[in-house]
Amino acid sequence: METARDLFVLEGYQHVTMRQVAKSLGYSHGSLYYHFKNKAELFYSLVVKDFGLLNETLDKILNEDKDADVENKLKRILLGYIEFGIRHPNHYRIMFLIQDDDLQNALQQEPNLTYEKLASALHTLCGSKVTPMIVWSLFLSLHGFVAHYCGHPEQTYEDVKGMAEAHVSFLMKGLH
Amino acid sequence: METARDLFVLEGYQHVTMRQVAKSLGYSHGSLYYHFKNKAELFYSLVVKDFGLLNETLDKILNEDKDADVENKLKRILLGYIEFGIRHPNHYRIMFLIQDDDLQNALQQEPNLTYEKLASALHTLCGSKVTPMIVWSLFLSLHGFVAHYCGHPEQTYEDVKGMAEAHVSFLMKGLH
DNA sequence: ACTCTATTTGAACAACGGTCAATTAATGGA
DNA sequence: TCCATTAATTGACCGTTGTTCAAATAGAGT
Repeated sequence: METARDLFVLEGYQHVTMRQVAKSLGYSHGSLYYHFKNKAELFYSLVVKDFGLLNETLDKILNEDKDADVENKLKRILLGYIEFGIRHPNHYRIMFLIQDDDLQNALQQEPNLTYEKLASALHTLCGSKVTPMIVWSLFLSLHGFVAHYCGHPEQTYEDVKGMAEAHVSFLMKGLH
Repeated sequence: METARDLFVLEGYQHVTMRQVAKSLGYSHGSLYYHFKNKAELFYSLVVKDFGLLNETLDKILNEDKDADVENKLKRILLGYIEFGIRHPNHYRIMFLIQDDDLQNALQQEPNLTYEKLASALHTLCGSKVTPMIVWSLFLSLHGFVAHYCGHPEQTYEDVKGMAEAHVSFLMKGLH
């Protein structure tokens, strides 16, 4: 899985072949199918594991500085989501963007869980001031930012950080 | 191209094979390569052509009722973008979502032109009240909505119309 | 009829994901 | 140590894909 991840992070789901992974390991490509049902399941298991980092990040922000400025925390939550997506474009693509039947079957409801995590964070921070509809809009707007820059992975998070902050500021204006 | 479009609208870029298109036409698959450099170029030319509909829609909204309520027009522009994307998910995917080297080469700057169209419409309506950064955020937020529902094409525009209106309302709150 | 170009054909290629019978390695008990 | 059972690996094989290309055919103009 580590070998697969290295290739995957570098080249993306579509470009990495099972034969490549096997060759990097010094194994035959047939052996991979003894451990994983298919290509989708191999990379899916990677992505789910690594998405734990996003959950951790969101939790960390929520739990530190219990009485800190809510606005600031909210901003960091939203920016945290964007940063994770842009720093792991191939992971994000598998989770939310790639259209593939095997992948859809493997993913099941993992994307939903990620959304629920973000939604509950927003609810914790803002209480009932934000309706479910607004949370959904907020998520889709963050998603749009990440989805776009996932298609331009030559731009690092540092490159787009300013834009991300402006985007988040824009979105937060819709919360009042 | 019409034959290709019918298949393409129904099944999407990845699922339509050159052999399928040729068979539907009663031709051999090799002949397609006399007219189009590759698969990407064939479907790209389709999509660019059909995207003209979006431009027309935006122009139509801009030009009718010269003195109508700006807020209302703006709302219809943003909704128009969403509606086009959701009614033509496969077109939208090719233009903005699919990751494919041949496709990227074929697309060149067509996606940019679509964005410019929307941006200039917003600028015409709102003047200098909206900064380029806000226009960009607005676009990315619309994009997020469309991108998400492009992954769930079983939902028609009618199904998500209410959500789209709520999303647009949310975004417009960020303009004041 | 002949020539030149436009078009079509289908075999061939390389690469892919995936399958599977055969083989080899590892394990644990007698 | 031997053996039986399981775990793991192999590589040939399949069907499908996008793409190429020499050869065949069709069409148009002279």
